Amino acid sequence: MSLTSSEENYIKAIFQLQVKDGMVSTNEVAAVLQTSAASVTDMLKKLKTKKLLVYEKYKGFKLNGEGRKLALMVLRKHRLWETFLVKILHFNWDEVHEVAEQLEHIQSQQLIDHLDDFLGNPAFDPHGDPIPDATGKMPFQSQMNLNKFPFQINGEVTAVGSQSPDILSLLEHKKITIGARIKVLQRFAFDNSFEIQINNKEQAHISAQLAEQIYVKKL
Amino acid sequence: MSLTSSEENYIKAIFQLQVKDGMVSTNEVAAVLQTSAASVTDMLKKLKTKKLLVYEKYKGFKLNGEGRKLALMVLRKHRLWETFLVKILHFNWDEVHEVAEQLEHIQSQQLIDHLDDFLGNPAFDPHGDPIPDATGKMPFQSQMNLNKFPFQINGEVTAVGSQSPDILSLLEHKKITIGARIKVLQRFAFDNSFEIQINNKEQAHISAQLAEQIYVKKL
DNA sequence: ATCTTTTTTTAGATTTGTCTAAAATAAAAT
DNA sequence: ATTTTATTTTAGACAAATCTAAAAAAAGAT
Repeated sequence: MSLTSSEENYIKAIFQLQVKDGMVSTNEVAAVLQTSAASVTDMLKKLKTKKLLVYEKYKGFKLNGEGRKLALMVLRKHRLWETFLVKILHFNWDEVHEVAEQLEHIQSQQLIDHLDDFLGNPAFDPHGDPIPDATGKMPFQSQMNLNKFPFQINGEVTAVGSQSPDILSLLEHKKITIGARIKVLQRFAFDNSFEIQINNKEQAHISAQLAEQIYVKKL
Repeated sequence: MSLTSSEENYIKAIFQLQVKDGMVSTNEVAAVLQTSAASVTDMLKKLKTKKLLVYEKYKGFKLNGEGRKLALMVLRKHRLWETFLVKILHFNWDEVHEVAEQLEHIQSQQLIDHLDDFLGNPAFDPHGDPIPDATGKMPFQSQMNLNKFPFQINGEVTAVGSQSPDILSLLEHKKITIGARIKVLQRFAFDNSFEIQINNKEQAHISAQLAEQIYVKKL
């Protein structure tokens, strides 16, 4: 089964939405892919005839086994390329997304296998997201959202929920990087914002909205 | 000026044809790109409105300065990726073409710059073809493989690819030494073997395998 | 110089992925 | 339960890149 770039983009988006929501809606996908709802419907019909998702008109949809497997392969390619760009070509981690979006559509199993080996079969990408292996298996990570992280416990930043440059530049400004030490000092009930300490030095004030994008694991 | 993948393919093909022929014909391009003459005409109109080539109906065409510059950038990308695939990912040199055809269309100046640096700014790709630098300048190729050496041109043997005693004794037998004068008289398509003349005297028959080990420069 | 063949271009159709506007359906509100 | 609002789908159009078949132009042959 081979996919066009566009099909790969849709499948990846649907996969990431259904991990959270279970069932996915047309508008959600349109929002993620910055396209119209009508275009999404068109693609859904196409993916249904390719037997990659379960879909009934007006009822929502989700990928089936084959669709999920293909989505994981797209995710694998994307994250391996991001790792390559940051680790090998010394891109900053907030510069890689757009390029990886292009590279992930290169069609060559051999290329991905060799790249994976060259990089040392990494389990996580530079944003801390898990990289599926060649069989589609995701490495487990005991990470949780910063909003749910307990007080006064040492944690390590493992991932960032969004790749948007706006968020990444804000995190950089606050010196919050993958691997940084983090401790929640105080929570303000008024707006669910936090005061946190980073790397046992700097303190920073984090809005609930930003905290939602930060994933942490206990140390 | 940004180009679609298709435009890049046409420009690259035209460039490589015009290096040899000067003026290029519709059918030549169609043959190289495995497409119809009608499609080539369509694209020519498009590239003309983009001011990348000189073209008059039924009169042939060739790239102008801007077109050549862009073609060189495509060639640069292609050859850098081939170098990466062979040197870093350990592809065999005959496996890289198809993948490099895809990779060459990735749009990111930064990516190419970083890749170039990572590879150590190579001057030649694994096939021995020159890699244009960031300004479009081609390194002068003083030596080339005997397999690529033109007919009936005087050359001088500059290097031998392998130091294996088997090869060296065969070369000695045929009186092929570093510094020897050489001229390709005939090529046999059946097995890509050659008839050559050495030092304006002896003639010898050279297998493709042996020719691959011999490097020559024009005189 | 005229006829024949080859090359090139045009005309019109097709595919993929997209769009807008309108219609159909579902969800929410009164 | 009916009306209003939101979501989703359909219908029809468009742009890019391609195709085939036919027409136009150039090149080659007699």
